[in-house]
Amino acid sequence: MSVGIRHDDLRRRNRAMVISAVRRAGQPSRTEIAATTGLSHSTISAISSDLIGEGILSESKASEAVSLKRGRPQVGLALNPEAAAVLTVVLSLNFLSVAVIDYAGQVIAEEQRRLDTLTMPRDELIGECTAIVRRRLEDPDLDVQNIARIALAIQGITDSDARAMLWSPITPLTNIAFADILEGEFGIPATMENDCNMMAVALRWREPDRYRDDFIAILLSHGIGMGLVLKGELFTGTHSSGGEFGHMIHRPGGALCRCGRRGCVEAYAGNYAIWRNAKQMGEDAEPVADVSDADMRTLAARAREADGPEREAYRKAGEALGFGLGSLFALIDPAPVAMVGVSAGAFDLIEPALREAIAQTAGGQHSGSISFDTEPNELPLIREGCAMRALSFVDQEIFAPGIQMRAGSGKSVA
Amino acid sequence: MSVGIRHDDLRRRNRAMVISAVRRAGQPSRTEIAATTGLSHSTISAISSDLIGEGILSESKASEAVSLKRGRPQVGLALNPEAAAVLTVVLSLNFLSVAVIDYAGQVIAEEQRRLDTLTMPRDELIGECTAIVRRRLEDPDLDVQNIARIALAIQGITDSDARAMLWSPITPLTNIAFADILEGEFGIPATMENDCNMMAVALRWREPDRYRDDFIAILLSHGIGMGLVLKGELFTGTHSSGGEFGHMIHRPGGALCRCGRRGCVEAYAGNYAIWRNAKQMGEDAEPVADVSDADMRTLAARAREADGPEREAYRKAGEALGFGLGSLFALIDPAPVAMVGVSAGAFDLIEPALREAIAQTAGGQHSGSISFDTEPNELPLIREGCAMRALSFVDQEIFAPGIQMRAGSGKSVA
DNA sequence: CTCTATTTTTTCGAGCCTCGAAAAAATACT
DNA sequence: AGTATTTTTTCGAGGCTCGAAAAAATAGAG
Repeated sequence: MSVGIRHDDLRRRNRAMVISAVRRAGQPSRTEIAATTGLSHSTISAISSDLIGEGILSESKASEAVSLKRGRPQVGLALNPEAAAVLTVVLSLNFLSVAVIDYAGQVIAEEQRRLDTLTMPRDELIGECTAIVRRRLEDPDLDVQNIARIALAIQGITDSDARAMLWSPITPLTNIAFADILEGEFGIPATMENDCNMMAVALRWREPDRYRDDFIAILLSHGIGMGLVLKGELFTGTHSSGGEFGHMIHRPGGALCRCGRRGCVEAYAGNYAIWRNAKQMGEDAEPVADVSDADMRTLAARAREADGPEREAYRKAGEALGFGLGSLFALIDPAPVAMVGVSAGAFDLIEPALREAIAQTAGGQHSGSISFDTEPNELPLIREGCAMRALSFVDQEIFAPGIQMRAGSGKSVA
Repeated sequence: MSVGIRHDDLRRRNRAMVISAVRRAGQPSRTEIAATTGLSHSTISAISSDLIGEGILSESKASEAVSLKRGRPQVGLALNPEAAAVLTVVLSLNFLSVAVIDYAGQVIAEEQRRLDTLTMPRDELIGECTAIVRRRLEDPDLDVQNIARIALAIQGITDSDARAMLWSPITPLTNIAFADILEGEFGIPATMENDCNMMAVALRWREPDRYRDDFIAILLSHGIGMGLVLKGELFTGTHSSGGEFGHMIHRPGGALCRCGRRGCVEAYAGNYAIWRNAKQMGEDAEPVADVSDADMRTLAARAREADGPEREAYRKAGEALGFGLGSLFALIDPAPVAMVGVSAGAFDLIEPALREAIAQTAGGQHSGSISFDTEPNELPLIREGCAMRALSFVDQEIFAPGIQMRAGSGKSVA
């Protein structure tokens, strides 16, 4: 802790700054980079010259858009797609998908596969994962031998070191150190990420204006998950991967949750809970294992048609989400929310009760100004988040082969 | 954002590192500082020589504890008490207290005063504050003309810039920009802090082993407040000063809270709520304005004596706190908790129900291992926290007169 | 009392890094 | 073709940290 700054760290960090500026801006000129980083032109010139020499950046000759200004035209710097590549693995319920992404962020190969995650034994599940990765790595059509990083995302709880899955709803298995397994198998550094966290990462890259420093991504799926960005950084718990929004308590002693406890938000707002309420099975009914997306859409359609138990089920979901968000907002103050997943497609049914509930909470003071976006399909987001996360790791590994310190914040609270 | 590191920032930061190492360690030798900061001996020698020359540090000639080792003895570096001083102001219900603290952290003057905050008009409240500060500043017994910073703490919500009180239970007044007022009056930089945050800051200095990177300070007083430290940094909300733990929703539509809403944790666990339940006044009864500490202690005594409504009231408080903590732990994972304030003295009555409740939540998985400390007196903690906060500001202002950047973290989520 | 071993602290030159100013490069306008 | 303008590179200056060596300060041994 509290480590000083060495002289050589300086260059490393400023290199990082330049790379990240290029990744963010697309094709910034040296002048633009100097402006955003606050470093001098000479420094940017020196660093980018190094980076180009090392094949990390390249000058984009694309002299399109004939310069309107006079003077020497700016020459854009771009990430060299061939500098490296990363591999993403997304493991979700009964579905496994991998993609290879080049250093500039383009997908250059992918493969998807259905499998029965709920019943699969440990060896087989791990085997499927390593096999699909191996097929991509050994694909003769692709000569990307330089996969620099693997990011694997899974629904459920991962440890705070991003090494292992601790628990997941997609399998009864627990404690699988996927990151270590993949690293051991392929000798490529790997991380194990939480799916909702990756959604949040992706949203930030997709819409940096809307999702900048503070926002919330909530997965409305069979379970309820959350990815939380606070002060520009992904918020993860102290031990595990992060905010188990779905297991905040909505009603003490209330409806039976998939986790075995009672009254969690998820026990009212998860697909199985909506299903259970819509079918009027009672709050003590054992959660069903899975409800297909199609079934959920049918349910939503019926709820829109008539004021029956289906509509009431969505109302209850909205209420639980609203009070949950209200409590969350009491802690972190209101922030933009993105609702993701199949039930986000039914957000019209959820929103009224949600807003009504949130207005009754401390966090709901500005209830009207809280905005919700919806995105029914979580998979592309998760994969995109994984890709960006892996690429950012590469950005840092390439420029900073040494120890990366937590930005010498050092200063203690006070 | 994403600002690069300049060459001269380097020295500034390493100076900061040295100062903070000295503040933390007490009287470390140059060698010890070199070890903890990771900088070379030469660098530490140069920096500390500068700091001594500027009167910020001083060599502690205190050759006490005759060195047992041979070789040149280490010479301890200490903060020079006369380098600066800070002033703390703590404004709580019907009570105003100020203290002057030297650069080494010793209280060198103080003054306290009772006043009727609940009915006082705006001008008068502000006037009392400025007057008491002025008396300390003009005290002829004290020749500390170099007050470098004022930190003012208040119960309630402050803005995220630490400039103004937005709302407080101790007065019906709102939006008082205390920091600006004091700065304008005395020309000394000032900040407006939340009391519970200061408690957390103080706990971290008092018991760094127990309260290090992640912990929670909860104020059990008339209202329920929280100071939260995550990953070594004080957690504050995006807009306001921070976690309104007391206004997380315990029971939707439940007991009437002082804030006007229903079902907040505070509506079950605040002094007025315990009082209301103990007197069996019903959950809709308007919260009383204040319950004296003595009354609360009497209540607790009665609850210990017999199993009546008083005991039940504490049980309900424990339950609300337990479920609230459970939801909080779902978000941030379990962490050590310090219970502060008069009702922390009745924690024996609260704890059983609290633990029972927390065990029913997702965060309570390791319910047994969560530890609670109690500290019945919040005032000294708040003042201490203010002092440390102000001193830390001075540490930074003295060494880094320029722009202080948020430790060039720059790197975006991903 | 002197000498030696040991530990801390300072000194000094080397190597980097960033910066500002000036030069070079590349284009639009006249 | 020449000038104005903007971007990028070059170059020397000034700072900072580091490692090695020197200096300082003490305990223990004889």
